[in-house]
Amino acid sequence: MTPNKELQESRMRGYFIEATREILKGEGLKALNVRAVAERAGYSYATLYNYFKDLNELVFICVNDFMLECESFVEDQTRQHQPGRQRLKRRMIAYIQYFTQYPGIFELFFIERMNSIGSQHPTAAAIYRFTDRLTEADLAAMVGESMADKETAENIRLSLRNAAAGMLLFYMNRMQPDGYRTFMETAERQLDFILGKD
Amino acid sequence: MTPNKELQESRMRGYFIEATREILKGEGLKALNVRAVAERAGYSYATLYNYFKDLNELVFICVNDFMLECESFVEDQTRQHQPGRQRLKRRMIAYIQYFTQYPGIFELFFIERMNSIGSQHPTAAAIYRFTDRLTEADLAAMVGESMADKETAENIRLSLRNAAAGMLLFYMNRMQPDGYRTFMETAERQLDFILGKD
DNA sequence: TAATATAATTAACAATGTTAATATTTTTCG
DNA sequence: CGAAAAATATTAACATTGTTAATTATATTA
Repeated sequence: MTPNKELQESRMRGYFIEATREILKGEGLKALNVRAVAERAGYSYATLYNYFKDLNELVFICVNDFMLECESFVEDQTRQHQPGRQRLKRRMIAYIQYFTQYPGIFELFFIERMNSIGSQHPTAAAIYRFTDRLTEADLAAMVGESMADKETAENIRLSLRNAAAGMLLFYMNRMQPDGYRTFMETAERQLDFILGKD
Repeated sequence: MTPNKELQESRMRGYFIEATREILKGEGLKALNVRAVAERAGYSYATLYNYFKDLNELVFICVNDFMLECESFVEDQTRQHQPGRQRLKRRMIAYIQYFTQYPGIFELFFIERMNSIGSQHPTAAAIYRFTDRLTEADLAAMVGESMADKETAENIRLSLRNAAAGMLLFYMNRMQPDGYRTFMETAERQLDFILGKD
């Protein structure tokens, strides 16, 4: 019987990745450290280094999974709508809500330094373009029904990305505005302004 | 002779604050630690704790000074303009440039966790409202010459704040877009869209 | 089944923030 | 002035964390 090294290694990596995700979603980024991850994975902390360059690499590997999860959440929240302005707004709100629900994931996407992998890593680009992906169909629909020309759609795309990141940054990291209610009201206002008051 | 304790203490605090500012502007936040600050201040690292609750408190005390410096920079860059749309745009560009020049200051304002003081501290609010302060006169001018009504001005204010923070976050922390030139072009485009193409 | 390769663990180190214990300086006041 | 008391500063020490080195255990091979 020839052992499947591939499979074994990929399982081992999976245990550490899974542990990392759990901690990020639960206790958050502050609670994430090699020892905590390894313990939850059921191995010693040094073993982690046989499968990942370092903790930083490991933590950014989780980004993809969280993007998928966030995307599902956004889908769920907007199933009933047709692509277009209204759905676009709802989708951006869902995107924002996802991160407020999981501060640790917000920190991972936007705050945590990318050491090992360098910020020019595909992961950085994926984070940057994530809202584009979420809003693609709606922007296309808006262009389709001549609600916006191509250039405007591009500007909206850009504005949604920046505004969402900025709002989340202030709210999650600086508690501004200072309550969830107020924050979400401001967010709606911001989105309405970007999308036009139609 | 009765010694002026007030003055002595305020000088001591000043030495540490000055050292902290130098490190932040120079080597950046990553290089900032108790021992480095104390050495530059000319004291032992434990002495710092006689004047500040902890390093986190000390570092956020610098925010005010940097805001003043940034404001001066913005003034310098826009002296020749009259208050109004064009100057507003220039001022936001200057604001953005200031932070790209000093990554450590960007991290202090937007990234660094506020531990000791809690995010509801006045400092957090000051950071949040900083762009409001910088753009106040121009927005007033635009309302004055009926270029925008009050509600639009308020929406612009909000949008500038969020867009600037978002763009800086992506550029400084995720290297997106991936060169300074491209970044500044995108920023101009974003600002033009928010301010209207007039 | 012994030798070798592989993988996992414990030990160790460096960096950092913080506090405790000690030393030094300054102030007070007989 | 000069000792006692108060204040301030310094060094030692500790805890946490990331990472690597040394060691042990496990699996593979011949």
